[in-house]
Amino acid sequence: MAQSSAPSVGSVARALDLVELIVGGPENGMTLSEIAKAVGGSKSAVLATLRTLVDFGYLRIVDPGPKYLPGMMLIRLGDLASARDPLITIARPLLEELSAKSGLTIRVARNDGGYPVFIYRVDGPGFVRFHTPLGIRELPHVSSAGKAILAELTDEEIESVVKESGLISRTKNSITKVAELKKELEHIRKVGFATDDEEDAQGIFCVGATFFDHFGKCIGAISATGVKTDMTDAQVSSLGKLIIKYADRVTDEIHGRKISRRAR
Amino acid sequence: MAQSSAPSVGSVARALDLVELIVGGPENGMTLSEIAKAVGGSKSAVLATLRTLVDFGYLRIVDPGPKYLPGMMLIRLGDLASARDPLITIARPLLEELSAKSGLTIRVARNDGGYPVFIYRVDGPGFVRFHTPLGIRELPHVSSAGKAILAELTDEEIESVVKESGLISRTKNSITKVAELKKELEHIRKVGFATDDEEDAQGIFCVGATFFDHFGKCIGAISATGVKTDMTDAQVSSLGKLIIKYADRVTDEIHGRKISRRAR
DNA sequence: AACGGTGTTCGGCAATACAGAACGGACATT
DNA sequence: AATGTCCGTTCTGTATTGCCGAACACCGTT
Repeated sequence: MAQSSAPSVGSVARALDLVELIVGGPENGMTLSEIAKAVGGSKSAVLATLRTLVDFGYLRIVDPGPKYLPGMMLIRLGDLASARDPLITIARPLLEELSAKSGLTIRVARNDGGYPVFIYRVDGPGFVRFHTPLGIRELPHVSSAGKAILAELTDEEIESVVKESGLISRTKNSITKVAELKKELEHIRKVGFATDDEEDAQGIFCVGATFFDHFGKCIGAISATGVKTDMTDAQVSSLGKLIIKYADRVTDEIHGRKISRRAR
Repeated sequence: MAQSSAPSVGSVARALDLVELIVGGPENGMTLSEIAKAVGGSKSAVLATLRTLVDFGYLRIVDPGPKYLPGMMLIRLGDLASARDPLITIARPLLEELSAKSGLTIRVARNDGGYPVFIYRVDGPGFVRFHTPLGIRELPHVSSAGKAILAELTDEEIESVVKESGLISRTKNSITKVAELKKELEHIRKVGFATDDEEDAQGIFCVGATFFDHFGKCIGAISATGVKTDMTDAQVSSLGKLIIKYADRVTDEIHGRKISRRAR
């Protein structure tokens, strides 16, 4: 999947492929044969790797079958990584406050080379549960957090990201033309927050705003997500003010706590 | 760390040791030399493994240094594993409802061979943030969830678990004698819920109750955690009724949704 | 009862993951 | 400014070890 220029360990890569396969696999687990066939390896080699992963809790076995399922160590590592992340630690109480105040789902994303990577989420009380994945690069041009981050980049960086990710159309509102995107980013710079008006999913509306480290570099964005029908122009405007206010509070906290700059 | 009887893959085990080391390591990351020294391997071999883990997002590098930190894939995998876990999916709305109603921190644990393994948590609105890890076996005798689970085991199973885990004293209230524990478990069976009266940590009070799969087997427990000073006898009693009610609702949902039985 | 499908075990070969030394750069010290 | 020490990185050889394929054992079905 991932590619680097330098020496790496093949058996580890194969093992991690297995984890991803099973985590993304069927709800009720996968059998050894299915897994071996999926990765194109021998059953004996795959079995040894699976055993190692089970020993470490990355996978677990359910009988009868036996079938392999995601293990509880994954939950543990995710929880620990979240608890240790200074940005999440800073943002969490603010997100919870904002979610309680607005009744919306609030998320925080890192700026990962121009792409938004959501790392924490506080669900609103609504019945609608969005399946918003964490910890992975999202399309930058169809989310409010992504567009807010894009608006902080230079023109060269924007073009580079857009060329790489492509202006994929997710709904009929998605921005698919570079010129249109640039105009939108200009507007975002003016008002200070970005919107997502059903550009990623039908019926979903978001607003987002960026925050900055002590070098002044944009290191991420927060966003609020709700259903489109709830949104009048006046509400968008006041929600925009609110999201800017909380993004600024994140910035303030970062400056107060001297958060470390992100890696490249 | 973990041990099995069968063939396993050494380089994968070493790689996963690295992940645990770094996740449990210092806040600002570890350098290659530190890591190599900690695991007792050569720098070149450790470097190759680290590169692989970075490629897959399990670790990330921050400059300058370079230092290695937990990567965002860990958050992603934890989130996915949670989202896929049928027990978490069932329990989550109930936990949130109970947390909102009681103002307490609510957790759900699996019964993992007699040990409680907390897999999801809904923090209460209080200022006190408990560092309650997820995804790992906890001491059974010092938590309400653990004691509630123990109370569902046979005498042989109880003795086996207690012999293995040991009746370690965490506070002056911790139960350290087997006879006392059995008496307590008898009481729990009678009233239907378990308490933790500052047995794990000073000033912390919990109540917990179990739920069951469609074989009638106890597969876990939920618990509510608060500060001791808030707890009058009357409140403990009404909280006990409440936790039983919600645990029963979890059981009902499990039966309705035909959850799969746990391994073993 | 025999077959297709499992998961598991066992040798043998070759790939490959490891160790160690040598390089090059950054920083601190003198 | 020069030197020394630490770091990360690269390289090459060696032997470890992880892989394959076949054979075995086990259910369920036909």
